[in-house]
Parts: sequence; C-alpha cells; structure tokens
Amino acid sequence: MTKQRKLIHQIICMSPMHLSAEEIYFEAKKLCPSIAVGTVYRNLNLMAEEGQIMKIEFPGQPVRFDKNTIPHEHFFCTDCGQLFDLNIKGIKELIEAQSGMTVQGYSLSVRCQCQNCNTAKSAV
Amino acid sequence: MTKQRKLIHQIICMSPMHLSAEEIYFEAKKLCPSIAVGTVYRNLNLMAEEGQIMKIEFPGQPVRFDKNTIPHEHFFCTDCGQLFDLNIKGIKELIEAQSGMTVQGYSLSVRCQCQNCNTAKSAV
DNA sequence: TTAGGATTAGGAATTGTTCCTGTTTTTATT
DNA sequence: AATAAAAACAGGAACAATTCCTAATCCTAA
Repeated sequence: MTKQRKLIHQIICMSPMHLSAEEIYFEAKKLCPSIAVGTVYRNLNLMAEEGQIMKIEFPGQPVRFDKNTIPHEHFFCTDCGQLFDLNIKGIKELIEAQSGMTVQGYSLSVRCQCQNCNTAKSAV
Repeated sequence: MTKQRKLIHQIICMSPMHLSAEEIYFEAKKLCPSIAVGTVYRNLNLMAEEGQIMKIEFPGQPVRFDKNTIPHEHFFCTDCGQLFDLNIKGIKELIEAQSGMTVQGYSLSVRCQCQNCNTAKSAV
C-alpha cells in the first residue's frame, strides 16, 4: 500500500460516480502532481485483481471502476449518459438452465433511461 | 453495394467464426489488395447500422462481427479463447421485472468453457 | 547502511478505431 | 455518350485508451 495506491483507492471510494482511469488520474494529480498515468493503471488493475475494487467494462466506453465489489450490473442512461448500478438476480441461473454450461462469469450492460431523465421528460 | 462492401459482407458470411475488423481486413486484402482499413471499418459500421450484420462488443476484446442479425448473446471460452453464440431467452424481462425500467437494449457477455474444451479436459 | 526487490515517474510504444484529403467510381441527367 | 453531382475509395495521419520500458526512487530486512 504505497501513497499513490492509497490515494487512488480513496478517490474511487469518495466518488459517488463510476470514474474512468483518466478521471481518476486527473483527480489524483490534484493531490499528488507527480503521479504518472502508468501508476494509475497499474494500481487500478492490481486492486481489481485483488478484489479491492471492481472493473466495469461497458461496450464502447473506457473502463470504469467501482468501490462496490459485490457483483452487480450497470445501466447506461441513454439521455444523460451516466452509468448507474443495477442489481439483477438470477442471470447466471437463467444462462445455465438454458445452455447447460457452467458459467464462470458474465457481464450484463443495459441501456435505458434513468429515473431522473424519465420524470424530466414526462414533465415536458 | 460496392465491390468492397460486397467482399466484406461475403467474408463475414463465409466465416464460421466471429471475425474482428482487423481479421476481416486481412482476409479482404487477399482478394482485393488495394482495400484500405478505413473502408473496412466504414462498411462494417454501415452494414451494422443497416442491420445486415451485427456488432459484437465483448469486454476487453476488439469489436467482432456476426452474420446472424437475430439478437443473441455470446460466450467466450476461457480455454480456447474463441467466441461462440448463445441464445438466452427472458433476459430483458428479468431486468425489467426487477428494475421497473424499460430496457432499450442490453449486451450479455458470458465466460465459460465450450463443449470441445470441456470434453477434452474431462478425458485427461 | 547497504544490497535487493518493489514501485515509481516519464514517456515511448501498441492497439483499435476514426478522421481527413485528394482521387476514383458510381449514378443520374441530359 | 457527356458531364455534373454525389458517394465511396485509398492512403495515411490522428486519436483514445492502455500497456510497456527504463532509469530513478523508495522501502525493507539483514
């Protein structure tokens, strides 16, 4: 746990959003101007492997990171472009029941409208 | 439907695998050496938009293309590294029932062992 | 207190993809 | 068939996200 890794971890834990490596890098730079991009990427991947944070891979977007390491899904609001948490149960079971295979892992990326954007549009 | 686009389309339709843009480019180059990378990408994206082919976006991998335009999922064999088709019904319904939102689209990427690799390993 | 290993900063290199420019090809119109 | 406009092309530069490399720095433990 070096100074840099601790800082990166704190940035992820403090943020209410799901930050990309680039965003984390810029945040880290504010508090530790000497930090390098490579350091951010290496520590992010290390911490993700060790299970301290979670990688979010959303099609067509840079990888993001989540403090919540309990497996869960994400959806992308097609209006505001933000990424939100989603908790869907039974996906693995559904896949295994229909395919007969043993699922090692999966990633489910959903596109829809978030609550905020939905009510905002309904009001118009 | 230019000569180049037809060629790209045929390559996708002929291949039993899910080719990446780069692989398609190299295949195309064999039959039409003057073809340019940009042409391949432009035509792939155009055809995907028009619904003639389908884009497969798998986390951590280059985009691939599928002749099968009927919505379906894919799984990545953690042994041989190949991508295979998967048909899982009821995903959208599961998401909507548990989230209360209207799903515009989703992408499900599964990691497991394919039939081939599974039996090969069991035999050992 | 010093050698060894781990980690860093800085930047070059890679990968996958898009964009730009000038040229060629196609299409429609006469 | 001639030609003007539109579309598509080749070639390569540019771009974004990420990894890799090297030399310098920082721990750590003997």
